[in-house]
Amino acid sequence: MKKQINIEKRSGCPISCTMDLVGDKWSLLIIRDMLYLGKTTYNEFLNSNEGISTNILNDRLIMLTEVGLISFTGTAKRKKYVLTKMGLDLKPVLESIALFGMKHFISDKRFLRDLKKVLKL
Amino acid sequence: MKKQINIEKRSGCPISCTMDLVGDKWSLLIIRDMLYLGKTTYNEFLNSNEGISTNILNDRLIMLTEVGLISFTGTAKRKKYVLTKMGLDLKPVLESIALFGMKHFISDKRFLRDLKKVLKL
DNA sequence: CATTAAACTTGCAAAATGCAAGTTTATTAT
DNA sequence: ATAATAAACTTGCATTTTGCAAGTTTAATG
Repeated sequence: MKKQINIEKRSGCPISCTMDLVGDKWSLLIIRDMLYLGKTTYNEFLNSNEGISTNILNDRLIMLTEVGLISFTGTAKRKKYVLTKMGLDLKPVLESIALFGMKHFISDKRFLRDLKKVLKL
Repeated sequence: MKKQINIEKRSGCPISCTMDLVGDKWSLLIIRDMLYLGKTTYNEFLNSNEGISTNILNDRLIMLTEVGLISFTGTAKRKKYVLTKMGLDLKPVLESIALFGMKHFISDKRFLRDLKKVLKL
């Protein structure tokens, strides 16, 4: 049975449209893992610190593929996911979010410096 | 009866922490309305194109206030909401999201140009 | 051919959301 | 001063989404 993925736009606002795609608690974290941590496989995503559950991860990978933010190569059971051009365009979004988070949630200066290297900021 | 607002962090990642605050379908739209459309009151937020419902709007206004992204002045039934310094720091996030959305969802060039003026981009 | 493990799938309880209706308090009109 | 209006919530309930635990399927490995 196919999953019914509903990606209805609430309005024509570009911010609203973008949030309709990635405005949930998990999508941008998967994209973060691809962009900054070089992750490509289901199990790598599954083992993030935040602990996404298997069904949600599966749903998100399907949805992100359907909307064109990611794509995959490899056969059924050895899928490798990569960001599409459109997905890569989210990099400035992730970056600004990371900067906001670093300013307001990270107090440890040394950790912050190391983090900037990882995030290439 | 007080609302119990749970703002638990899933990890120490600055992106994850930020998404724990505004990683839902409505929060950033409220902040967009304050930032770009000059809205300040409950009813102004309620009348957005996206059609937020009253209970969700109320929850979000409480939550955003509790986490320090917005604050309000005026008495009980004439509240005026404004962004805090922390809330204003979300401007680059909204801007990058808007740019992404304009690139991928808006085809009308004329509309796009007008939009950039409104968003001051 | 059997074992292992990666990549899903399913079922069910808990939480978040959407919708319709009601309540309370402040402003405006009479 | 009183009544009418409207802004700012609040409540109840059906629907949807999420989280967790377990099971299934298919590809690689021995």
